[in-house]
Amino acid sequence: MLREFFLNEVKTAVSLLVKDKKLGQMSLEDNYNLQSEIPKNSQFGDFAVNVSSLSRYTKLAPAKTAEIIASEINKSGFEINVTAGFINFKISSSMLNKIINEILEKKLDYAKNNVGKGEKVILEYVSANPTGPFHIGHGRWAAMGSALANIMKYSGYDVYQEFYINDAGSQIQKLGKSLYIRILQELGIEIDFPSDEEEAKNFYTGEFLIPVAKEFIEAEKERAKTIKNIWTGDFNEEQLKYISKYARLKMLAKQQALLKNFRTFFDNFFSEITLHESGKVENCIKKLQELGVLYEKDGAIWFASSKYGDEKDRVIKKSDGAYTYLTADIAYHYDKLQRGFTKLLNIWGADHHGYIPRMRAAVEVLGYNPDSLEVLLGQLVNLVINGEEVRMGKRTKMVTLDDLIDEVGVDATRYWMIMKSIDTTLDFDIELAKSKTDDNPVFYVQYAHARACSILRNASADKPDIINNTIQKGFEPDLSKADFNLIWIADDEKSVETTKKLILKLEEYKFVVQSAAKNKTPYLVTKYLQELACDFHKFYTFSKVLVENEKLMCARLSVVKAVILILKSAMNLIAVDTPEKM
RNA sequence: GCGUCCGUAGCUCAGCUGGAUAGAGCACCUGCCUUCUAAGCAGGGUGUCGAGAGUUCGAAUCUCUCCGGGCGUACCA
Repeated sequence: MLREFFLNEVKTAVSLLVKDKKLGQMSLEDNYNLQSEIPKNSQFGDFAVNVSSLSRYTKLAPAKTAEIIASEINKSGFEINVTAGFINFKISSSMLNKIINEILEKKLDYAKNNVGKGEKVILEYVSANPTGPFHIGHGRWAAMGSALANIMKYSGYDVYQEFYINDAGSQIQKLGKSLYIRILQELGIEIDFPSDEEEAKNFYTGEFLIPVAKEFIEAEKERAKTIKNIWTGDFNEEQLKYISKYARLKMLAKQQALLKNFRTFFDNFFSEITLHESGKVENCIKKLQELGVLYEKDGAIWFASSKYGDEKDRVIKKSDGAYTYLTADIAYHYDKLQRGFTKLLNIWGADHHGYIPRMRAAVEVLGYNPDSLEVLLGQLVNLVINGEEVRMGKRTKMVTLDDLIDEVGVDATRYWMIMKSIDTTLDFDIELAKSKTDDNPVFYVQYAHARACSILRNASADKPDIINNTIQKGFEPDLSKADFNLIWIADDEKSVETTKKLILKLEEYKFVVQSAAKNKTPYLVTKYLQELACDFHKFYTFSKVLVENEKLMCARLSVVKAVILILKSAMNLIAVDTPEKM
């Protein structure tokens, strides 16, 4: 990574100078922190390190400090100039050529790295109730989570993706009853959900269960007949149990199918029911009891979480004998820890943020570092239709993730969901995401890729000896026939400038991937893709690739090939397609 | 009330471990296709960085107060 390289040049120089007491009054004990950056204005250079902050130790003016450090650096392969407190580096064309060679050699693995150091991470996300279709917010977690998992794996984390199925609570009963009613309706019985608003809250009154009821009757003809015959105006316990299970498994299957279609792949779907049946919940409570953090009050059992940073204590076992959602979730996180994961990474909706302190408390009490729990809080998604924000409420018909994907496609949906920082409320503008014009960033990036592919296609048709399109070598330029120096001695200044910028941008991919992985910010990848596509389009405008001079042509073809590889690698990370033709 | 996220160009957002004239996309205007895909490129301007105070040689960035908006504040999940 060139950023790191130049930073190390400076750090090495500083260490040497300090050791010889040549850097003002700075001493070995002084704890300094430097960073390298890409100057906003490229006339300063290609990379820069600002050493102004060292002035507090050197007791010299920033410019003087920079001067001394710069004179200590051994320049090979780059130039240095000093302005104010900045040490600016300008890299040589041979370093640029090396970048292209490295990309063509490592291909999609160019930016693979090991900042994760094999850390065992369990990433839990989406984790919806199997009680209905996904809403668009689930889509955000699915897109973000799957992209993050890809990025982190690429960066050396050992990531295990898990979906916690919330299938044990009272909501399953509610789902079963609702399907029961829908089935009866389909069988021609006069019945409807309660008209009283309060009572209706015990049912899922949405229409999504109507097709499920139809499927049920089709698949379970005999049972349907029985259900109809024994209907007395009350739910039959045995039938309700059966229907509840049917509904639960059906909804889950639908969710799983959708996730797959949305390129979100989990290593495991963890059912809350199994947590109860295996006795893990009981065990966890026993453990908490032994640790002396539980007590009884008002007929309920409480967890003294307020002693561990929570604002108040929480109920573990309700006075009616049932466990709370939290209880099972503590047991679930305990299970994750016992499975050997050292980092529990969760994506939760912002509406769950109050939940973090109590879960941290639980992790701490159970004898683990509370920091092993890391929650990425996702702000919610608003749908914008025709410029109007659509609130998801009782009156408006819910727009499901299915609907959205049907409307705008998987690529655009994923891209838009990942594009913005997770900290900002996302306005998902359907019209914009659907548009096939320049206001749509997905197409801008895909177009760059298709355009680049088109050049290679044309080249291999005309010059098969320079660029090869056999199965083993997919549009691979023959590097031995390229002369990269021709790129840099072209008379066209714009061509040289935009090519250089493009290659530096390709190299930046390494830094972007690592930042996105470390900071858990997949949107950096989409931002980068935008910039890379832009730099490629500029290169395309100012540098004709298919020129007479075959050595120059081959050099430029290599640049194009490198762009395709990096675009593809980055798009793979966020799981968005890169069509070769558009 | 308390907790939390957000408030930067007309719109959507980057930048926030303090540092070189505050950036990008869209929208708007003007040019550029007999030449590798015009879903493209070139040029054009815009900011009391929500307000105020503080820390600092230096603040969009850190601290405090206030204002505005989202979310939460259950023996629901």
